[in-house]
Amino acid sequence: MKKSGSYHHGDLRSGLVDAVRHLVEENGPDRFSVADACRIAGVSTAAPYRHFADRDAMLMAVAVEGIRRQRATMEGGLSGPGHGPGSDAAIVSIGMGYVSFACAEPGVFRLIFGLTRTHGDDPDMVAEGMQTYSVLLTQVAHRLGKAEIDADVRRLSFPLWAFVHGLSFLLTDEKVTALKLDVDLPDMMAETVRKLLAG
Amino acid sequence: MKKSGSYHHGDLRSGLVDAVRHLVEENGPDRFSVADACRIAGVSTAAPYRHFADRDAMLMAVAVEGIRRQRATMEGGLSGPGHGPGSDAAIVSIGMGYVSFACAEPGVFRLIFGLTRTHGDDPDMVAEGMQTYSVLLTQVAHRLGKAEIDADVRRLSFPLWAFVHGLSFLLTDEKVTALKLDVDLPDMMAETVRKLLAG
DNA sequence: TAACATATGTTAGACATGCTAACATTGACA
DNA sequence: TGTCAATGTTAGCATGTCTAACATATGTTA
Repeated sequence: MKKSGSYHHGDLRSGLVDAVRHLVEENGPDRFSVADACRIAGVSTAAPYRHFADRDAMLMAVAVEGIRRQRATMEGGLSGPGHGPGSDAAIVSIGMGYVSFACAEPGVFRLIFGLTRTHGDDPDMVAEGMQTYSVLLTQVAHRLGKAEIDADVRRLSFPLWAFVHGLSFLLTDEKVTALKLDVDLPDMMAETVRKLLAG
Repeated sequence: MKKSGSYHHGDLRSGLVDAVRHLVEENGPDRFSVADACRIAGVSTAAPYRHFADRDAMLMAVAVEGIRRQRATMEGGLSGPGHGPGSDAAIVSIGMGYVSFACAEPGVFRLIFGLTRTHGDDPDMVAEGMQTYSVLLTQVAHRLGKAEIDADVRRLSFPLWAFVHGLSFLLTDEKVTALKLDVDLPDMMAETVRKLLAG
């Protein structure tokens, strides 16, 4: 990896990605500066431009890598016992994974979903988003006994996504947590998913 | 208001707030620069600091004013016919107001809820957030026949908030709208609220 | 192994931005 | 009318993004 004292870094790209992720978590996705990342990685402020087009590209790299990690977290609970395809437990565990990621890495979560620009026109980002949503869509399709993801599947899935998405923002929002809402997360998740899947 | 050609602006503070709101909507809450706002308002880049402590304070002013406008939008539908206190229709209309505001002013919505910093420690912001949430809490209390907002009211309300909150983000997220999810918003809102309020 | 090409780093600098200090202008009021 | 507080301006510092020109390492080929 890092070759101390040598002119070349060894693996600056991934060193920078680590630094950016750390900074985004530390200071928030706004407030990120390339110069900070350079200080952490121990290189000059011009070095990143050999690996990234610009500041936005650095953030985008962390966002894409983050959305993949979120998907992994969501899929992580699917293998447990009692989590048959399309079961309540399976769908609840996907939701818990989604929210857990947001709570574990609120900075990265907000980098992915909180800001406005830069993402909509990036095909990688759109594709990753779709693939993550598909984890839920697939389970809901199973539940409905459908071989394909059709309009019924989508109609049932979208409110579930909206719910866990909003929950993730609320639980990681300083001015909301300041209200001391004290929710029992697993309970509320299970209850809400059950209601939304009903009828 | 503006006294053209004169040394003093007349009402620079509100002129700047307008400029900031416009820019936040145009470029997103990140990407906002004080210098841009000054160009729009037609003053030097030092002028704002007579009215705001710093850049964050300018954004905060727009955020606070925005959250009030969102609350007004939520309350706007409550007076309609068939919207008795605690009725499904009343609660649906609150939700529609919440989401409508986000769709009408996505930049401001993300300024309020999308970024990380600056809000949690501001008592104004926390108070405004609570007051907005109370619009929902009050209706739900009516529905449950409770005189006070107790744990039951909160348990039922929070998932509703999470749902409309997440919905607002998804509907204003470029990489999500790129997926062409085509949802019938009023239908889905009514259906989901009905499910979440059920037994 | 020597010579070259490519990848990857550095320094210097152009330009934008946030913010402060010192100064200028205006309006309000004694 | 003279003074003061409010509110604007210009000048300038510190920092940040990004580019251009140069330096060094790495790998390939004769």
